[in-house]
Parts: sequence; C-alpha cells; structure tokens
Amino acid sequence: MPDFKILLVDDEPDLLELVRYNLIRDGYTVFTAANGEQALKVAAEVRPHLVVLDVRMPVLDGIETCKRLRDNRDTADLPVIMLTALSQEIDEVKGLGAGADDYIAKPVSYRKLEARIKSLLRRAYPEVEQEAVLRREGIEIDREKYLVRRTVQGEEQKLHLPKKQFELLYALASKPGVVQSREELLDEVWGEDVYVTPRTVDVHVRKIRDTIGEHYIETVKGVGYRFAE
Amino acid sequence: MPDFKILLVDDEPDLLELVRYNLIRDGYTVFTAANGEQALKVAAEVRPHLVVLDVRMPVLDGIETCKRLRDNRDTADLPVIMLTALSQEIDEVKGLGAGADDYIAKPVSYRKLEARIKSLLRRAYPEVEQEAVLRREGIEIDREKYLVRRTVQGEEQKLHLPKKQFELLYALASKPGVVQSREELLDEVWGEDVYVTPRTVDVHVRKIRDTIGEHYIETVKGVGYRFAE
DNA sequence: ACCAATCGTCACGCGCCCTTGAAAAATGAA
DNA sequence: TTCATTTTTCAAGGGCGCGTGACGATTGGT
Repeated sequence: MPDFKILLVDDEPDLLELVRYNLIRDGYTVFTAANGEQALKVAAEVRPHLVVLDVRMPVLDGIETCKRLRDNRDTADLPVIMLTALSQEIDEVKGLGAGADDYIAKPVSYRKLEARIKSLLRRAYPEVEQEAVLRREGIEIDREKYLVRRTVQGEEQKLHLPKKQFELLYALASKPGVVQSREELLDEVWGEDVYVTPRTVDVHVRKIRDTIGEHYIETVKGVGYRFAE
Repeated sequence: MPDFKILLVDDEPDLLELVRYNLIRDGYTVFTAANGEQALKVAAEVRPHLVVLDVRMPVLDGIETCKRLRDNRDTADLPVIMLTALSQEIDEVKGLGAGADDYIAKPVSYRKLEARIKSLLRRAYPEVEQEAVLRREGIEIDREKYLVRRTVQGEEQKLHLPKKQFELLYALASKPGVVQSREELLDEVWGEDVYVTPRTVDVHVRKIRDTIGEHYIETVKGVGYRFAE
C-alpha cells in the first residue's frame, strides 16, 4: 500500500480523531479539517489522494466544498467520499449535483469506511499497484496478471480466475485469518451503490473453491468468510 | 470505550446522584439537568453522546423535551433513552411521538440501565469499535478472527467456537472478574428483544467450558457468571 | 448475429447450531 | 440430614444459514 494521503473533513472532533487514528494505523497519511473552508486550503496544499467529506458542516458545507474542489483544475479529479447523516439524504445530495464519487450514510463503522476507501482508491489509481503479488501458504495471488499460482505436489499450476472472483480472493487473502462479512466484502470488491444480494458472495466463493481448492477460504457461520492462515 | 458524554435528566436529586455516581465510576463523563429546559441548554452546550430522559418533570416534560431535541438540527440524531414510571406508560409515550430510541420503565436497576446505554451507544456509534483482541491469563480472544488462542503446556492451540459461544465468551472476558447475570448477557449477546430463556446461557457456558476448559468461566450461584481474573 | 464467458438471482435441501424442557446433581440454609 | 433453590446435563426438534445447481441477463469477442 503505497502511502496514500487522505483528507478527512468533519466538524465533530471525536469522530475525526477516531477515524484518523485508525487510518494511520492502517498505513495511510492523514490530514484533517473541521470545515469546508479549511478543507479547500489543505487540499490545495498537500494534494491528497482522496477526501472524506461530511455533508453538514459550518462555514462551508460538504456539497459546496465538493463543487469547489471540482471547479479547481488541480483538484477536479480528486476522489471524494461524502458522509451524510441519513441514508435518505444521499439522494438529495446527489440531486444537488455535488458530484462525489461515493456516498455513505452515518453512522458508519470504521471497517465499512475503510472498505469503501480501499475500493475507491483502487478504482481511481489503477496504475498504483497495491501489492502486486500476495504470497500465502502454498499459493500466490498475482494482481498484475489476474493469475493464481499454486504448487501442488512440487508442480506449479497457473490458474486463471474471472475478475470478480479474483478480486474477492484478493480481498480475503489480503487479511489472512480475519473474518470479513459479506457486506464488507461487497463494499470492498463491488464498491459504491451495490444493489446486490449478499448471497452473491457465496456463489463466487464457491466458484473460487472449485478452481483453487476447498481449504483456502473458510466459512464462519453467521459471520462471514476468512482466508485460512 | 472512549469517554462518552452522557446527559442525565431527572427531577429527583437522589436518583440522579446515584446514577451519576455509577456512570462516572464506569468511565463515562456525566452531565445532569433537573428539567427539560435545563436539559436543552446543557445539550446544546456540551453536545452529549446520549441522553437519559425522565418522562415526568416540571417545567418541560420528557416528551416535549425529546421533540425539541429532534427539531434542532444539531441534536436531531442524539440517542435518547426515555424513563417512564409505569411499564404501561411506555406505549402511551410512544404514541405521542416523542421518538426516543429506547424506553425503560422505572424502577430500573443500574445494571439494566447501563446495559441499555451500552447497547444504544454501540448502535449509534458503530465507528467506535470493540477491542479486537482480549488478552487474558493464558488465553486470547480475537474478535477479528473469531478465534481463541490458548497456551497449554507451552503449546499454542487455536480453537474455533460457533458464533453464539464465541460472543458469549467475549462478553464475559471483556469484564474479567465482574459477575454478569443471564439477562445482562442475553441483552448484550443476543440483542434486546429476544424471547430466549435465560437457561440457554447455561448450555452455551457448558459448551464453551467443554472446548476451552473449566476454569475460565466461574458460576456465581443466584447471580450469574464471571470470567476468572 | 452468434457463441462463450461472466455475473447475479433464486430455490431447494442439508447440516450445524441453537433452543428448550425435564431430569439429575449441586449448593446453601435450617 | 432434609428440603428448597439453582445449576448442570442431555437429547430431541427445529430453525436458520450455507452450499449447490440451474437459469436469465449481460458483456465481449469473432
């Protein structure tokens, strides 16, 4: 993960600090601002790779801030995640033409926010390879070639997976041992507005297991899936 | 749990002081008000994370106070627990559209109130996550991996527990040495509106003991269970 | 246009937990 | 010791979550 700079903008200090702490722990460089005006200033200065923007703020609200970011040539393509207080507010905000790349309703768990951030970063900076090859017990997952190398009885096999299956496997293998819920996986692999049944994940997991074998992905009933350690 | 601010509103000074004392002991920051008018003032000032509101109060009753909190943009999403004098009063109050998040009939034990407060805080602020790994004497409980690591004779064992058992163990281990009643554990692990006999907890405790050993969970007759210190 | 590959959905069936009730055991008080 | 109360144990049932195969929609290639 090559040192992405993230700008957090929210007027609630508690929330800001909490998310900041977690993002730093996960290897991001974090900048913060308490309102839209500050945000524009910081954005121009540090040139972040992504902005998380609260809709409700004093001085300059999220919608207006997002528009101004878009108007400025330097920040026009900056990926923006908009946080709204109510889920129904999302449609209103979209209607006002803020033009954010993703919308999330508060309250949101950190895990969900991080999944969306990862997903958006991957979409926005495809040329920046976050760890091209994951090496795990008896298996290698090569993101550049969408290829899985597996050694079976001293013989190397190359397996090709379709895009969704590959990305799902990659998401699981990037956190070995950690159980991820279907919703988290949808957020991370499918990205923004997903109108997809969580059960879809099951089907993809099954197909992955069909090709690479049963024992890499473990089911945790009632919780989700995990990559075996 | 990082320093939540709670606003208590009740016109009985004795009760107020009792709850205040306990909440402070449990690590919360507490503000108090004796009537609705004061409550609104304090709420606007200190921005608490949660409000406990008595229905019957002079000057401005709980229902009206709650409505006004909802009308104000800054406090519209504030989690509110309403206390009523009689359990049958709950439906009346709900009917009046106060819009509280939870209702409890007085008299209420502090333990029950605290359990509800915790539960509501968890729902309202999911970005504040529970500790991922609980490290205790000779045992580690990893919520991210849904895994129990136990060291037996210098050898590390990894144990997988089913969901309910794992969460029950986690709930117990999160308060080592503290006895929790079956009802509290049901509230915390199963959720609030659940029609499950308290005996069910016993069975799960047995199964947990079967897999991780007898001496981690202690029985306190007539009270409940506790995780050994 | 046709075909192949991929993706999302649904419904059926199976199996694992969960729940429960009742009986046995343990505990504590008198 | 005796009795009442609480906990433990066990096995049966049933619910719920998951695996699975089939089908339709979509996409991309030829």
